[in-house]
Amino acid sequence: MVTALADRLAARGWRITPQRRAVLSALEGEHVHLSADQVHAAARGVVPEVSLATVYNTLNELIAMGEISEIRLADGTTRYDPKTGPDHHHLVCGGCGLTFDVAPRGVGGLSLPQGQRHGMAVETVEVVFRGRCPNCSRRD
Amino acid sequence: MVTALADRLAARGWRITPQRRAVLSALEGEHVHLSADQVHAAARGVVPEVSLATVYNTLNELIAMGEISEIRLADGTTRYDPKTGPDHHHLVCGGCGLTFDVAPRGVGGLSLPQGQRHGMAVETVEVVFRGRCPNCSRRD
DNA sequence: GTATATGCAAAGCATTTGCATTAAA
DNA sequence: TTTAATGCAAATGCTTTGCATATAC
Repeated sequence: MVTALADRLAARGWRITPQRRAVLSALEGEHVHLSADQVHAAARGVVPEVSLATVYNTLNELIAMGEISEIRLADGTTRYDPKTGPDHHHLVCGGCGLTFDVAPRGVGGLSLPQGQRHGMAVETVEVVFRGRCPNCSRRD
Repeated sequence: MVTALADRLAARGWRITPQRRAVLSALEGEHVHLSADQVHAAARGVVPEVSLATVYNTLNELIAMGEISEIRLADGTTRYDPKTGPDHHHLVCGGCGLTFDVAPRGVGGLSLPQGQRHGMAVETVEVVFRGRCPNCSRRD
């Protein structure tokens, strides 16, 4: 899988380095959304000398290329999300930031009336459900 | 209006200081969502010696009390939102961060099937529409 | 009078950047 | 060979904190 994505990126002019491959594998290996630090830790498992700076650079390039997306949590940190696409929704724990992808019902019925668009062209809609995960509920 | 809110907070044990009153007036006087710096600037118009630290402290207390809410933008900065309530949605410009409150149609129909809740108790739903404001579109 | 809020300046964090070095193509 | 990617460390920007002083109650 990493290979397929790497090839796709190479076709777009990317130089494939061990570091980038490590970052890609970190993103594909996990199911939850990862912080930059977590991506760094995972990438180090493959290529011990990857620097955090390279991880950030790579993540930002992937975002710019539309291959991953970022979610800003309420605590100010960022999570990076391997999946991509126009309609992509989340369930976030307000306690620990744990984040899941979800496919809610009724999204298709959402719309913003012209009168409320303030002259803006609406490009995407994101729905965020917030709550507390079992772990954090227990700690309340 | 500031008085009413101030009274409400006083009833909850808040000490009403000129600085806090200034922060409250800054939040109520504007229609758009403000950054901490913008709140600071506005508050200074009333009480010139308010410090940024006090503005942050006050904003965080207001958040904890549920009187305002915060929105983290894609660029990592935070906007503070005077209005409050369970169903509170936004329209955000991806170019400059300009943010509006909106009341979309179809929100009532949104739901997260049990199977996708990962054991979490869902407390709130937020819908974010993203696009580009007329100014930023012009710059593309 | 007493507990709390303030301002200042310093500390913290996550993220970005400059630059010399290294390596992919 | 040439251009781009890397690592390091320093810089950045927003936000928080410690502490002595001032002030609301």
